[in-house]
Amino acid sequence: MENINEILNLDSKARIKKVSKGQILQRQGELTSMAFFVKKGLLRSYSIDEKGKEHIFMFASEGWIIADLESQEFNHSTELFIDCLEDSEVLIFNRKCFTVSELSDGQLKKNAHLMARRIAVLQKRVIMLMSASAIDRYNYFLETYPELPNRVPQKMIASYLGIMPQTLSTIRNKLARAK
Amino acid sequence: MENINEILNLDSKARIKKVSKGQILQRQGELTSMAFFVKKGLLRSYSIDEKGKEHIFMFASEGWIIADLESQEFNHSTELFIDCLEDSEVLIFNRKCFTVSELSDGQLKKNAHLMARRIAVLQKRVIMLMSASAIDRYNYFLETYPELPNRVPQKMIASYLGIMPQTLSTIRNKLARAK
DNA sequence: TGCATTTCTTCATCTAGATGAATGCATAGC
DNA sequence: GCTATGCATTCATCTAGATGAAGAAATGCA
Repeated sequence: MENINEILNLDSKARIKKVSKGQILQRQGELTSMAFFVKKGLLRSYSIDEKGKEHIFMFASEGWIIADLESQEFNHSTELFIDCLEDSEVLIFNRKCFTVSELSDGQLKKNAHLMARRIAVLQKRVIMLMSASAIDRYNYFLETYPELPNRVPQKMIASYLGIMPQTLSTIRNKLARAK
Repeated sequence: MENINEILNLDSKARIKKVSKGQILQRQGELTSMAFFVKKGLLRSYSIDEKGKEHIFMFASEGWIIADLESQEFNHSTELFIDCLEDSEVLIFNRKCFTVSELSDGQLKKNAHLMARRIAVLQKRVIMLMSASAIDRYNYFLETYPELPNRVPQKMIASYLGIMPQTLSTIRNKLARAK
């Protein structure tokens, strides 16, 4: 499923779209079954809580797929916004492509791995959020996504880590002094 | 895959085992590709951090599958312990059953849904951990797993929520007074 | 049944990180 | 090039939840 042509074959309605920085592809509360393959650029998904605070759930750069599987699996409206952090090219397709019976064995297997991988990342993230301090989470983030700090404003990294921008600033200061 | 017979068909080596409370089925650091279907009873998976503190990743009661997909997907050793909270009956099978090519279309599709559901639960959990207070997390836990509080000691619930047992005790006290 | 071990509760501290405000920087739009 | 808006930093304060200790309750085991 990493391959654009495969997706295009499966979903005849799939189309490549240029989206520019700041554009919102999906809003909280919508009913949707769209998934987005990032050909070029950078997207993110995030929720907004009752206090109006943003919480970034994930970033998706080249080669990633981003979608709200949660709402789609349970058929309720989306909890996640998806928007665009850089001018991007995105392949928009129906996420049913993941389960639909037209898929070949090979594709189904590939999907299983993609999903297992997603579960793996989330498992790690849950354990991190439960056990690690802000500074450890930031270090882990740097190791795991070394290119992102250059592409994403710090307040968004903070949001992804579950801390305040001020706290991240202090942490970075501390780390810089440390060496 | 919810069905025991299906699993038995797929993995001829799969076997049902009676395990008693306290027994450890899998240890951190092991290389394994086992998965456990809970026929009766209650299991949990958890990690232990450098400070020796336990963090419960999930509970699995009747009908659930529990395994460390994370390590298996990336072929490194397990981060999770899996042990037994009640005398249980468990079906032990090779987790390759999830991806192996002998699976029928129907089974593959069912698996895709199982995995999507797991992702959904984890997505929710990550958003919770990032945005909700201890008291909100506890309330959500009660709604989502109404039977568990009667079967699981409080210190384990606290561990699952990512808070200290003392904090949970205080929260329960507050909630009891509130009504 | 009785003793030992674990679990739960309560309380008095402590601390990581949140909050809010002030200041200097950068970037974007005109 | 100039102003406006948003971003990053620093600091002073506050607070949710951690930590540790000690007693009460529950559970397990001989």
